Amino acid sequence: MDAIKKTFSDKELKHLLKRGVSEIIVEQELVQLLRAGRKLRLKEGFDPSTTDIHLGHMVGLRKLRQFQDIGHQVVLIVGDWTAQIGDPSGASITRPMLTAEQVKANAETYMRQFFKVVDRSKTEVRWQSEWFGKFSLTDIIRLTSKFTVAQMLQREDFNNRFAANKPIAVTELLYPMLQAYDSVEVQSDVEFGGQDQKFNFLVGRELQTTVGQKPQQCFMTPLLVGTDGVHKMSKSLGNYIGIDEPPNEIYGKVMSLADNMIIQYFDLLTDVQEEELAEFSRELAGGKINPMNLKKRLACELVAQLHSQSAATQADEHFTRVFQKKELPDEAQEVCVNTGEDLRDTLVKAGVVKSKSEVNRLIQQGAVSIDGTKVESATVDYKNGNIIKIGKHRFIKVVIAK
RNA sequence: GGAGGGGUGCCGGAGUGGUUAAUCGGAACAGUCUGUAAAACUGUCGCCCUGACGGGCUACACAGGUUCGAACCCUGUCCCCUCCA
Repeated sequence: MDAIKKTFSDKELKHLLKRGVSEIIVEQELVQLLRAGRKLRLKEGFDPSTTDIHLGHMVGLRKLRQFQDIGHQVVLIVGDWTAQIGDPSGASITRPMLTAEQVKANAETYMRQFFKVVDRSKTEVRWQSEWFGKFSLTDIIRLTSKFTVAQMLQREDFNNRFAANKPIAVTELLYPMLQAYDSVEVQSDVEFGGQDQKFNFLVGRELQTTVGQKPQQCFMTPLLVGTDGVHKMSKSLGNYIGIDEPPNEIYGKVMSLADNMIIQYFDLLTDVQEEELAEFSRELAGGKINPMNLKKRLACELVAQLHSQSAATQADEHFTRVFQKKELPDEAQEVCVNTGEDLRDTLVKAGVVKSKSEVNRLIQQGAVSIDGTKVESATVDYKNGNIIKIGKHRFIKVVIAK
């Protein structure tokens, strides 16, 4: 058993409870719990209807990790029942029922990514079906009888929809109650999640109180703005950086962030110290530093966290070489060609371009080159080892078929 | 049970018989510029043939119909939404 840290300096507490945190209910109680030195059960749930974890989720996962590092226990809930209802914040209310196999596969994919940040050895994984699988109508009536419609309508999302005459499925009302019941079942001390989870967390507190448990603390992290710089990061908006993406991809996406988002990302996703962050802000504001350099630093930090230090170094070199010096990358996807083959066929076959029409357009736009020479037509003379470049960052290496 | 509104390209959303492959916005892609795969500016953005000009094909929920001609009119089917009870 690892020792549980129970004494904290002001600075440590501030780092743990302020940095990357939007709200804690009740903060003072949480501080007391931490100082008590008991191993806390930190609950985090997810729906296996989605599989992709992105940087937006990482904000919270990093907090979980920090708590683990001082000795606490994460309880990961696989929401195999709530997944069938659909999170009420989603636009669509009807979701296809997932098969048991799909749920299992999704959960595994999710967890593989989850444990890139969170310590697996200090995590207990629980499936909702362990308890909801046995639920009877009696249990459901007992659970739902503890709440009123008015209570449920306090939730902003429900309230808005109700006021706007938009539909609210009855099953959606069930969602917060089921999530709350999870807290009872696993005896959660603190529930972690995004700020949008506030209502559900509070329902958990209430239910725990009514059954005689000590109510959980609610630990909420801010929503990260996506790569578009406007909306919250989400898969459906396509403005995300996935936790599972390859190093060069993560690095590149960070480089394409708008400059004014740099500080926020450092703040929420890295361990760069407050003092240094403040200096970054000053330098940026005063035009003393090229934002590009800060972004490179950020990109390295993130790749190192999600892959490794060496992957970060490589991605950094790759970026410098390919985008700044416009040289060729050291590795490229290979494609087998027959001599005299039409360039359009090659690229479509390689899967880098969707259609021949698109290749035509790219050629017209001067986007395609072979070994540095711009291609004017689709008729080319391949040599083994030719590097075809499409746009700025797609490269194909030619291998002549025998 | 009754009344009404709607289903258009990756997304949002125009268009209500003929120059509509379909206005516009976003996304995406490309080019220019740049110390950034930032910003800004310009262009492209169904598929296929063509170096290009140009041509062909397929598309506006689905299935039929009217018409010289339909995303637009009619009929049926499926789906979504709102109001009244």
